[in-house]
Amino acid sequence: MHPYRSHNCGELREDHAGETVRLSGWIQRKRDHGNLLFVDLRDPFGITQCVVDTSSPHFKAVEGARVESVLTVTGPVVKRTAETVNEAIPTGRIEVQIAELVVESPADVLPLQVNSDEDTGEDIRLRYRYLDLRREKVARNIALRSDVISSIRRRMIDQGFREFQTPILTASSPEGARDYLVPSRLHPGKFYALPQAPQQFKQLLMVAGFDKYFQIAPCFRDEDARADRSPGEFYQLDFEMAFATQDDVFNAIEPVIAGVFEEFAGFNREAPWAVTPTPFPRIPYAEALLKYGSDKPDLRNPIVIADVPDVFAGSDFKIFAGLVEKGGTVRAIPAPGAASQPRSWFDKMNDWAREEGAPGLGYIVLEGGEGKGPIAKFVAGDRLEKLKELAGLSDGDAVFFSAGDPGAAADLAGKARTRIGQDLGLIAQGRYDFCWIVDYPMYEKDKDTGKIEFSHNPFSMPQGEMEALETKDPLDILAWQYDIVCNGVELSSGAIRNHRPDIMVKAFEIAGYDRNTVETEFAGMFNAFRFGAPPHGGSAPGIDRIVMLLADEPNIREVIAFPMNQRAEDLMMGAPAEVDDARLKELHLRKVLPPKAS
RNA sequence: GGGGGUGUAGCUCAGUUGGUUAGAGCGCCGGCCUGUCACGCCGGAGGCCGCGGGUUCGAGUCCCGUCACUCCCGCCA
Repeated sequence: MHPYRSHNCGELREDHAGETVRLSGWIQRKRDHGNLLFVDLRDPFGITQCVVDTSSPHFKAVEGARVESVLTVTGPVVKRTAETVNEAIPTGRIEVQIAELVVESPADVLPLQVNSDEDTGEDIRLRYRYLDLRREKVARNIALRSDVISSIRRRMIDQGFREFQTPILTASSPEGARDYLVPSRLHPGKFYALPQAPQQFKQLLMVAGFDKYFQIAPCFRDEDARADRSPGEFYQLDFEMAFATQDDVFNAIEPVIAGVFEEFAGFNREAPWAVTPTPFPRIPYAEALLKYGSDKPDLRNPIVIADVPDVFAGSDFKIFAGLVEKGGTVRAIPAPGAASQPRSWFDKMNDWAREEGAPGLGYIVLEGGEGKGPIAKFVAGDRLEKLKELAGLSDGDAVFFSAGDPGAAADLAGKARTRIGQDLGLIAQGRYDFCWIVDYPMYEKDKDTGKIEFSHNPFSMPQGEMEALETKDPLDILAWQYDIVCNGVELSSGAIRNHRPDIMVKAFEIAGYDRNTVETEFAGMFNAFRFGAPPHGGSAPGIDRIVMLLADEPNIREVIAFPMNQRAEDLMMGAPAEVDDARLKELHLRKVLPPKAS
């Protein structure tokens, strides 16, 4: 017989009765009756009850083993009597009588309880992650992650993509986030950087002639954490396609994303989950800002914002009328059915808006065919009719207003839309609502300096290419750039790339960089494009976020096996750590400055 | 870098307007128990109330500072 197991802890049934089996696993729980002792033995496949009494020479050893000790037990499978069957577990009709026992590894007193769903402090969970990972919920999430990645690989390969590896030790990129730097031993004073994304390499693979690339790519960025953003490192489904239009990219990746969500939606849940059918809706960036107040709209929220400056232009509501006259606008955020809310609810919304830094959030309640509320008297007759039409309001609804310059008005309106949707319970459950946000502006004006700069990715192809750059107002130029958004979560950003050196120089010139900057800072790619580059494009959906959505977890640490804490420390391994002077010297580095001095 | 929340037993938490010996559940140790499955019953150990300072006759509780964890803003092409 195998030294550790003939079966796993989840597979024994009544038909096995009479067989002698060997199981190995962890003690999930013990029930000690003094002269009779039950052990629930757990492995990743299930739990089997093992039993021993004082007639056995192993009784004392089992009694002395604490929960989470690892045992190998050997003995006959015995049918349980009718009264002692446990229908709650698949192995509940049998038990294993312990005839032989090996305590493979005794467990000390635990710093956290494995057999309980009880919340435990984040630092303890991370310090003892290997114990935390034994708990059912996290274990399921990590297994899901593995399954999702396998599924993605299979689907990408089926779509004709090939997986490639790109360097981890590479060069610093002057754009974007802070780099992690690695000192070079052979080159004093020089540093490698860890890639923020394999962006340049994948484009170079296109130049090299590989038609469709993908990689489950580790990416490194030295930026602060958020609940949905792990510090330091994360994974992307990085992919790129040659001779591809934006539609080609969408058509290639939509079935992969939709397929993965259809395959794993409903994980851990009873109710079926709906996934947006392909093709996903495509919403221009400008329209998203207007209707949802955000470029990552949660489409489960039915509220649609309306632009209603004319309702207030020239009205007696001087604050809004004045703003509109000065080029500002007013956005109406419908609150369906909110007329029945008490006055205090509207006051609460107003307080919330003040906390967000807005002067307030005006509102009108529609009741009995007329408008009510503090500012209703300014919006009567034709103005009210116009408002109802534009914002799609009917009796019993309320409507809030966000006023100011278009950017600020849209931003507050978007936050109010989310807040109202949540407060009124309007966010649909059990759905993954996908959309593409397309037609991003190529440039934007810096709020403080007024300078023209790249609004997102400087390497995307402007729509209209060279002609647009030469003839249009930079702020009117759109880029072939797109994001996938699901339930208000940005999953990826991508673009059709700018593969033409002349257009690249011109694009950077508009943002205030001279030719020399482009040639030296992006030398690898710029040079490559001089030798025959195919038009190409791609995207890079975030793996961690996909798994987060599928596992319905609000925190990204719940879907990463060994995550760092918020301050980018690995409490289990003790990273980052100081190194001794000898190792610094080898790297041509002197002792670090004390924190105060730097 | 800034703001909010939290910090009491190994773990999760309670602790009244400041009041005498700081509690509970789980876990741990000991005892009893041969059909439990969150087994039950009895007993016990275990606390710098994050740390430092202050107010007070008296501080887990109030004030100031500081540290840790966490959420958010900045940041994340």
